[in-house]
Amino acid sequence: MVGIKDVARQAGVSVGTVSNVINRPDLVAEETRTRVQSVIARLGYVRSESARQLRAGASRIMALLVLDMGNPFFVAVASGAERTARAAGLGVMVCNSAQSVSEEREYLSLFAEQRVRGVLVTPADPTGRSLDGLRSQGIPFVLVDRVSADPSVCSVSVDDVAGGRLAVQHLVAAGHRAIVYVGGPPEVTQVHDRKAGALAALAEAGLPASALTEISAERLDVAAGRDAGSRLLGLGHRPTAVFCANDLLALGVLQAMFAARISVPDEMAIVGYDDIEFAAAAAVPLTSVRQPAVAMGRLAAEMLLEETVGDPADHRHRQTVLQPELVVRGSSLPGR
Amino acid sequence: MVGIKDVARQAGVSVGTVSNVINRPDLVAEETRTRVQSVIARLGYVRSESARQLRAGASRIMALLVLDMGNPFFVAVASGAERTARAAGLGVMVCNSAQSVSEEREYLSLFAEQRVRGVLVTPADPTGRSLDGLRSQGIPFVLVDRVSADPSVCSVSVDDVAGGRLAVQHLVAAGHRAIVYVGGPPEVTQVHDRKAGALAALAEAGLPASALTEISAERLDVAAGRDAGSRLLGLGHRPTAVFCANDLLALGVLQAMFAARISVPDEMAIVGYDDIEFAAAAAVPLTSVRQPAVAMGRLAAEMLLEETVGDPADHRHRQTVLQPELVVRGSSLPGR
DNA sequence: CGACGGAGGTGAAGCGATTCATTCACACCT
DNA sequence: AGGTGTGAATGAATCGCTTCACCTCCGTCG
Repeated sequence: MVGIKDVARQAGVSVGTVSNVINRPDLVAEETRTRVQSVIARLGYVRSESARQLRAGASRIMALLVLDMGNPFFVAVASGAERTARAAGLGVMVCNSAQSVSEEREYLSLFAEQRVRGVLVTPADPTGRSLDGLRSQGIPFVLVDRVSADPSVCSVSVDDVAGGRLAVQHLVAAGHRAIVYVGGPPEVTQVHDRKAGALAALAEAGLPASALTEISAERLDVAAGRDAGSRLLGLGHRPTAVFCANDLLALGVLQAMFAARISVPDEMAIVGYDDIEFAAAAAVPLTSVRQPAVAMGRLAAEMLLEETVGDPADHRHRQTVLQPELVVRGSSLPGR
Repeated sequence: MVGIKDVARQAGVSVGTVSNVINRPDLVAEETRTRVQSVIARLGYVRSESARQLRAGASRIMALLVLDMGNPFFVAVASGAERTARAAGLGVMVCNSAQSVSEEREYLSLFAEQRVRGVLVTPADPTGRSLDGLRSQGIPFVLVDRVSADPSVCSVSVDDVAGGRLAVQHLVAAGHRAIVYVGGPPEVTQVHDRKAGALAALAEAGLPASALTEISAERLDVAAGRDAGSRLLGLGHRPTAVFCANDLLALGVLQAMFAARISVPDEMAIVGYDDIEFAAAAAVPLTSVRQPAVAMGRLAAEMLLEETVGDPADHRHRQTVLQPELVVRGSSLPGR
């Protein structure tokens, strides 16, 4: 494997000069520079990041740890973060905790060993204890799609209460009075907040909280949604509308309705959450609460870059909360 | 930042001993070992991968470069590869070339600088020239979902000709005689091979090649499929069946049919390719050619591990070709 | 009693880059 | 002529770890 010394020898200069050619080319005389560069090309020299990093103390990689790569929402977050990081010259390592606290721990300690420049993370561990390792190593991190109680922790999230409210306001305005909320594991903040928003919307409309029934799905994926859909049909008093904690669940519910030959939206309106690409692509296009996923990834990465690249002194920790937006489509528009 | 020397000092041993405690604990006396371990815990020491790696010469990371993270097919490949690599103690860096040759180049040179242990890649560059960098650095790689003409290049792929044949055999058996193939950019091997399979099926059934019309989509995503769907409806002689080069296109076509109030499958049968999760979840569940995506990721990672971890001498380069499988669902089953 | 061996530890050499104080050559000024 | 300033290049120190040759005890055996 060819190293900087080989290049120096071949070019008849010192290693310091080769390093300068690579990192501060303006310090090197034109003639020497081109000579060295041609030797680099000829030998196919590739500098070793590990050596560089050892001296520098920190790597040029930003880590992104998401809850579920099977959810296109997180894929969108990742793409926003990635574009931003790469524009700043950092590589991105995308990892998937699959909602498992132990996977999360493993990844975070891997990141610490790698001395990554910073971490974007949607924590699986509700206690937030997993992040202590990063803290004690002095590795900056930004929470994505989650707010911390601690004001010294940066975060970018979307107002889930507002989102839940938007969804149910829409259903109430369309005349629905018996609505089901398909939620998930209650320790997931999002699931909780979206329901709170739904209840708030009912209250504001002067409707009783009993107008909303909750069905809790095992996980937040399509299969669980299908299951919730059939449970929903078994309810004594069949509702006329469903609001789902995410689009994967909503797609599952939609499929269950189709299997039971229940017309959507005429007999059952459905509203999802996230507005993933497949929501619009469903054969009954799904009304959904759009989260600015790409923007969230971008903002989080920008925040991290600010803390990590710029002068840490002039970085103010902050919590950014974005607003969701209702996208109305066929699944909640009767009479079309 | 606390280093191995701090630990050594605090524990009253030499750095060599601390290193042994971490890497070969059986060489250290019980008492010393526990003492060192407790100091490590107390100081919150985290070893530096870059230093370790600098000595070792290679990192403990496997890279995976896919064509499109927005396609759940690749997400599945990634999850298979990841599980395998992590079981072997390697971290995985998943990156997305987004079909761009220049992005691909950038990532590959990033990998080379990182001295990653190996690379799994679905190349975007049809010339295969992008991989020369890895070759000259001696970084092993395995092609995923692609076969190389060069027998010294490992690969894991699925027989796309067989897949195309399965799809069209199925449609022909159901009586379809006017079939549209929705393909994509012709330089994509998969698109080409699947069509070749389709034509082979027609020939075997004694039907003329003219029974298959091709519509070429700009890209391989849902929006392009929607577009292809409406173009399809504008054809003079309307076909009775569509075979799409992937499920994203098929979902788009399905949506176009729905918008035009054309019944699927009665007026138009649809067959997709990949069998992504959203295929089964579509309101008209999609018949699709299933690719063993997770297995492909797993096999590719195993192949790479064999070359990279074991003795390279007893590694035989090989090309594994898996067989696809037809999954019949509602979108091609009339009379239900 | 001295040689031997094994267990437990030590400490210095290196991995491949970056960086910085230093040296060198040369032109310019007084 | 001597001093000075400048642009260019040098080479040694350093980052944090692993590894390996070597050292020290101490019990055992011939």
